[in-house]
Amino acid sequence: MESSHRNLTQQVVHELGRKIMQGSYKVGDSLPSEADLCTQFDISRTATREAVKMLTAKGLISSRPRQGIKVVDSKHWNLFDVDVLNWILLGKPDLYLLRHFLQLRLGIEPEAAYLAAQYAQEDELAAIESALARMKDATNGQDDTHESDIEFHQSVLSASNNPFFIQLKNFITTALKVNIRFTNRMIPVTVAEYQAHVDIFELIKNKKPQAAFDAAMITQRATLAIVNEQISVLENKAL
Amino acid sequence: MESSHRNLTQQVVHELGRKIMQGSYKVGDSLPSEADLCTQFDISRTATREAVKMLTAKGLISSRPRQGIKVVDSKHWNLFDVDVLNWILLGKPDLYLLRHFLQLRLGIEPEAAYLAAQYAQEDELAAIESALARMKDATNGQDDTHESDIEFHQSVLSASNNPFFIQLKNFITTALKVNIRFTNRMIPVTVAEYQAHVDIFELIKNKKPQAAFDAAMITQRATLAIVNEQISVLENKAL
DNA sequence: ACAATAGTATTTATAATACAATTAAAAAGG
DNA sequence: CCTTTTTAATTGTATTATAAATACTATTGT
Repeated sequence: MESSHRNLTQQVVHELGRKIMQGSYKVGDSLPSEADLCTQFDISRTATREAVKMLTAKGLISSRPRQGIKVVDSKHWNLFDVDVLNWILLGKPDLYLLRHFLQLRLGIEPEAAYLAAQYAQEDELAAIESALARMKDATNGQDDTHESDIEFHQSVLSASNNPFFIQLKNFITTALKVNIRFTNRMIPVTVAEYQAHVDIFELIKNKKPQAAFDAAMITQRATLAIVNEQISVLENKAL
Repeated sequence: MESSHRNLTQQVVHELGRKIMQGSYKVGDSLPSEADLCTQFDISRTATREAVKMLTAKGLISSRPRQGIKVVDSKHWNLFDVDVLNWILLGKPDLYLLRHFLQLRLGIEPEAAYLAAQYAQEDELAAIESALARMKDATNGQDDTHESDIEFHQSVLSASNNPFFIQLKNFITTALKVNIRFTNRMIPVTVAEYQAHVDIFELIKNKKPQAAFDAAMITQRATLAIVNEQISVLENKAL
């Protein structure tokens, strides 16, 4: 158990949040009442209620007298909350979820590259370059394959100098982790992948927004096309 | 006071959340201790603590023994939370914030149009068309000018059939409301604006993803260019 | 039989109090 | 001066009591 170092409320938030995002409690379902949660977790009402309030704040549940605690419609879920994203990851992401992640990455990342090319400071460029160096090492098996990839994408978002894009680092990180689940996690970063990232960096560094946008867009449309293909194959098999 | 119909915890959440997002409490600042908040709001510790937990869940504050309650770095704020967005709106949005909103809209909305062209169902197309009808009435002064505009953009996001884009309806809505602050809110929707929306709808309906993407992108890059121009003027004046 | 009303029971909302755990800062010791 | 210990401030947790909200039930009048 790694949960013991967190306080009671946080443990319950994590446990219930995980179950909701995994579908153990479905939309519209009632969770156990406060009293039942107290006995199930063997904690006081104080801790229970605070956990319920935190999950309410993240848009997962509602809690009203006589009605009890219910999972609300998924359109209310704060899907960009770092905890919610981690709970999604703890579930069993399928190809459709991967597609949803890629579709939004396609919206965010090319534009982030565009903005980075316009607004990146020296230190932000250096951060991207440092991630690239780690990626190069990874092609030789000298560094973690996927961590450096995540670092690259995060540093581009940071370089956008836009707080909304920066907040989406959580989202992109989770998206990449889901992606890793569907590729073989042992496969090292290929030289071609590395080169694609270098190209985007060079365009950002040389302040070519539209070209950086296009480069990022082309790479990601290709990735999405592969996933769409895989889904097609899967759906045709099912017939 | 419209706060009286909400429960105590929610009132405190709203009050403190508003103050944090407006900058009354700055990053790194300490909020009053639990005990002080109890006396200030004249409520019990229960209500106070639950409010603190909700704000913690939204990433605005941290709360630790002896250290007290502090506003955490803005990179942790859940900027896509509907409450947080409303608190931003209650602040005094400036041109830079408007630019940040527009920059992300530029990432999201063209891609949403692309997806809508791929995946929209009949009823979702009908919803977009209904919003367009309201916009047309608005050009004649027969319907609310900006509500119908918001409805159009929301219905395109819904038609993307991607839960992440759908969750971003809150963000887009707030972005549009900020935009309205900077245009004259009395100006009706122009025929040209209406026509641009119709064009996008037609491309979605006729399943032309790339064309819908391009149309949305061109419109929004133009809007962003105007804001960039306004900021330039402002910054040159300041010299 | 039906509708309006009133009553009841369930569940969350709020309050008050007590004690435990954490930890920053002060005090003590070398 | 540095290290250790103590202290005190603050949040964490538990318990109990009462209030408020509301879904459900029973009653009443027509």
